Amino acid sequence: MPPSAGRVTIRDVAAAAGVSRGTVSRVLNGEGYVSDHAREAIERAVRTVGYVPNTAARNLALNRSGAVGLVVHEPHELFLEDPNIGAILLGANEVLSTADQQLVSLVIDSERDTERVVRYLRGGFVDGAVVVSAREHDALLEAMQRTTLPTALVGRPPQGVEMPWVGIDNAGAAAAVTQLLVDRGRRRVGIIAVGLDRDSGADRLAGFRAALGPAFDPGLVVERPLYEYAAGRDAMRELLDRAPDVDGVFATSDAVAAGALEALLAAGRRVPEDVALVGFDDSSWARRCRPALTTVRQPARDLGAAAARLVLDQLSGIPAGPEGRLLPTEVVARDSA
Amino acid sequence: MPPSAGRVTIRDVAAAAGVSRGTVSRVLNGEGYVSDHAREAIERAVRTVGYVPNTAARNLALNRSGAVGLVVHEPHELFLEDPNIGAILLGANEVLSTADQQLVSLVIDSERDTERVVRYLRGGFVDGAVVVSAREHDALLEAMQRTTLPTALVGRPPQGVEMPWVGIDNAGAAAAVTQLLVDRGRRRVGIIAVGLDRDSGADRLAGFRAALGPAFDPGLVVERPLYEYAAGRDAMRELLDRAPDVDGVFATSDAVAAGALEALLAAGRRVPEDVALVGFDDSSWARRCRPALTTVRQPARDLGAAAARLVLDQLSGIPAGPEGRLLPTEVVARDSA
DNA sequence: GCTGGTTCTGTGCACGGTCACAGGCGACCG
DNA sequence: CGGTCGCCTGTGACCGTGCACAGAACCAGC
Repeated sequence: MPPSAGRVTIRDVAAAAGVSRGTVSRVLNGEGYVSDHAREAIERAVRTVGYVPNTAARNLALNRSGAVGLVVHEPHELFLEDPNIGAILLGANEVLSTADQQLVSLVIDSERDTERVVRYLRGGFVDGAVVVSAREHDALLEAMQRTTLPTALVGRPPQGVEMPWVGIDNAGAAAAVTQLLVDRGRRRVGIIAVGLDRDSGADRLAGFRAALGPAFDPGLVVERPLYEYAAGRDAMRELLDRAPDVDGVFATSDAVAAGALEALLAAGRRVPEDVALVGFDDSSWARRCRPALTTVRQPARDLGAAAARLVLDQLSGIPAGPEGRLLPTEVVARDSA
Repeated sequence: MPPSAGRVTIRDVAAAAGVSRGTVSRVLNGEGYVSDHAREAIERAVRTVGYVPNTAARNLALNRSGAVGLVVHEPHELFLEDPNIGAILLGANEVLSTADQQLVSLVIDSERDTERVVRYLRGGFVDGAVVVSAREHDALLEAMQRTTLPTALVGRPPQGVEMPWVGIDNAGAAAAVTQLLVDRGRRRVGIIAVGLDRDSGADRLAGFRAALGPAFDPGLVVERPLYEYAAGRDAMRELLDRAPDVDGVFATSDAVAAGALEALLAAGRRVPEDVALVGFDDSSWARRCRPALTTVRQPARDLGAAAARLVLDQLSGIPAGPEGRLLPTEVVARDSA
């Protein structure tokens, strides 16, 4: 019984103002015919008795909640490090805020979390949901698909899942930044590919491969599950072992690129003279590194905003098709390539 | 009407199982006497009709919500950069998760947000709240104080606000790390003090001052509102201008210290030989810098967990006094001092 | 004064659950 | 065989709100 024991209800307001519940309800929702006299009395009564509407009851009556969930499916470490997620959250918050919808963000950190989050989402707590960083065979998405809850994804959904989404052209952006390495005259170009269990990781590898064409060498591909600094460092060491003549590297996230940079410098390679290095994300890592990283900027904030709009559209009856929308990316040329 | 139009209710389950609502309710809540026959029929019916409990209705009847809010009051840029907030969130999520409570995090980014968040918190959506990074004269806290909602703060509350809280001994930790500079033989020790509008910032400055005692020189204090990389860089330039003979610097956050480091190196100072530098937080900045930063580790994750426990205690009827609890910090000696 | 329209207000029901209470039913006992 | 007790089940009230409907009050027109 968290709210105060004797909760103030619309009845108390009605009694204090000397009117009926219905009239109070009309005033609170600003509709229908209400006399000025009654309106003023009610507004005064609301203040004096300290009335706060009970949203649970309101939800029940209206069958809505006034809230939209943002589900982040990401292990601890990455949630902390990944700047994109924060930006997505803020972009979504901005849009929902103007629609007077409350953003509630839910972190999935284990299987038990998934189940509880699904229960939460389907339990009438939210009117819609934005799902970030879903991956292949995602239990959450499978559960969401069996719901009519208006949902939007950030990132391309896995095969077989049909939901509205916004994302970036990961393959195209990866190809563009790979092409930059080629244009700089690099002939032995490797990749540190991370997060292959989701669309972004897989697409970046595909774009890299497409850009190199026949010059693509599977021996220069190093895979890692997580996009972390340490993973980048270790992967770069492995790549140098395997192919000491490597002269260009695409690390598919800035944190990974920063780790790779450390390994390169430690191995006595000059960057970009001996090895040109590019990252992805344009996070604070990129500006912080010495040399500063050439990378790809993705409009994370806009992605969050667009996804939120997709949800709001569905709420106002505009159906959203399963076709996705791609936001533009931009290659940011700095010093590392 | 986000959930599907013809929502499956407990009545449908009762009809399908050939029993009454009351019996279904008893089975779902696992209490009272129910025959095995009825239980099995109901469990089967739940699956076949696809029943999901409506939490809004449940809340209304029980006057609870099964959720706890985490309110983060932080401008955009810092929310993205600050590793502590993410760790607090995860610590809280861990504890609440075991109590089967849903953590919902709410970001306050503008005054309009404050109002909506207060409405949300008081509207029966949550059973309790954890508030992070409140500051002096916080409209949110003032509103929360007039509520009986079980609340816990991360960080010492401002003057006049009485709420249970957990935090760290900012003054003591700042004094310890300042003392380390003194022990290294530094005589002209400056500080880049940020976030003075909240307890952490003000206390760190006070601890610094106390540690130096008579050696404290107000001319070596540079203040900045936000704890950002750029702020640290600019502040360090200012400090070097003002006092070229400075030989030790306490930057009250790692991000600020990293910025200060750039400015020092750019000015041709060797670190730590010419100027010893210490930070605060032990964030990824600290390990990433060259030289790696000497800093203070604060148990952000434990802070989140402890605050969540304070809320859960109150929910189970254990009153929490306004006295705070301090978690230990640790000076991490690396290369910068 | 009756009729009809407009403006305003009160009441009952619905939303989807929980819970207290009443009572049925069988077994056991005196 | 009647009473008591334990197990099980159904029913009605209630949580706090929104909404539809009925009807009251007022005014104007004939």
